[in-house]
Amino acid sequence: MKMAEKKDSGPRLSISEAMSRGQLFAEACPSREVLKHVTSRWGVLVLIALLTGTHRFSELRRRIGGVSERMLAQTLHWLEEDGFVSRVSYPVVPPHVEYSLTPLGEEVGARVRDLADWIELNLPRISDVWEARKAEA
Amino acid sequence: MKMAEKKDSGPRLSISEAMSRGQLFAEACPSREVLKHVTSRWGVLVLIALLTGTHRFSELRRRIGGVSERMLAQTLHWLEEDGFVSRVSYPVVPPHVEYSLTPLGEEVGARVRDLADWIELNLPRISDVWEARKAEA
DNA sequence: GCTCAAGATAACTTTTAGTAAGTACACACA
DNA sequence: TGTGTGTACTTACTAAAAGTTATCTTGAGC
Repeated sequence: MKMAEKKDSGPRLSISEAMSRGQLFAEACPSREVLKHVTSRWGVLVLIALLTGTHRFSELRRRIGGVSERMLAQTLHWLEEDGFVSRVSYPVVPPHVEYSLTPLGEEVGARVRDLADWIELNLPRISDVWEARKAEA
Repeated sequence: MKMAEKKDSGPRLSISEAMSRGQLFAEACPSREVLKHVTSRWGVLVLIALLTGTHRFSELRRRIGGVSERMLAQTLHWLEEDGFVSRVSYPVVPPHVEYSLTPLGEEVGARVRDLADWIELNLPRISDVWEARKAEA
C-alpha cells in the first residue's frame, strides 16, 4: 500500500475542470456512495418500479424478478437514507408499509430510467457485437 | 416447511406490460448483464473518463482514483465485449494500448454522465437529508 | 546483467451479495 | 383449540464478487 508519489499520482485537473466535471474521480467523493446505491443491481430496478407509483414491500418483491427479501430491504433502506424513497408504515397486523419516491427520487429515477431504456432499446445492437465476436473466435 | 412450498415462478407480466416496460424486471433479461457492466462501480467512471477522449491504461488508472489494475482491466474488458469500448494495441515495448469509446459507447456514456452529473449537482440536497436524519436521531 | 516501464494475469484475502430460516401478530378455517 | 396464511422484516450462514499482492514479458537505459 505504498502511495509514495502523492503529488504526482492525482488527476491533473485544473480548478475549472474539476468544477465542471465534479469530484467523482476523487476516491473520497461522497457522490460515489450515492452512485453506488442508485446504480446498484436492485437500486436501479426499485427506482424504476417506484416511478410508476407507490408500492408495498411484497409488491416490489414480486415485481422485481430475482430479488431476495434481504437485498430488497437493504436497497430500500439505502434509498430512503439518501432521500430518494419515502417509507410509510401503518401500525396494523399484518404489517402494511408503503414505499414511494420523493421529488428527489423522481428526478434521479428519471435519469436511471433513461439509461435503462437506452440499454433495452439498443440491446439488439449490443448482441450483434456479441455475435460478431463469437463468429470471429 | 412453514414457508410456502410453491417456488416463485417469476413475475406475472402480460405481453403488453412486458413490451411497454421492457424485460428488465424479468430475472433472465440479458439487459441486466449490460446494465451491470455499465453501472458497475468502475464502469461508470471509465465511461465518463473516455467521453473526454482516448486514454491509455495507466492514464485511466491515474485518473480514476482508487481503482486497482485488476478491476480496471476487468471493467475495460466487459465494456469492450459489450461494444462500448474500442481497444487498440500497438506492438511495442513497453506495451502501448489505447482505449476509446465506440459510437455505441458514446451514446450510453452520455446517459451515464447525465446521471452522474445530476448526483454531483444535487449532492447538497442529498447531504441535507443525511444531516436532517442525524439531527433527529 | 540489472533495473525500469506498461499492460496483463494468477494466487490469495476481504468484502459483499444471496440463501434459508426465524419472528410477531391477526385473521380464516376446521 | 389448533393449524395455516400473509406481511415486513431480521439474523446466521454460505457462495460469489471485489480488492490486494506478486509475477510475467521484453526491449531500453544505466
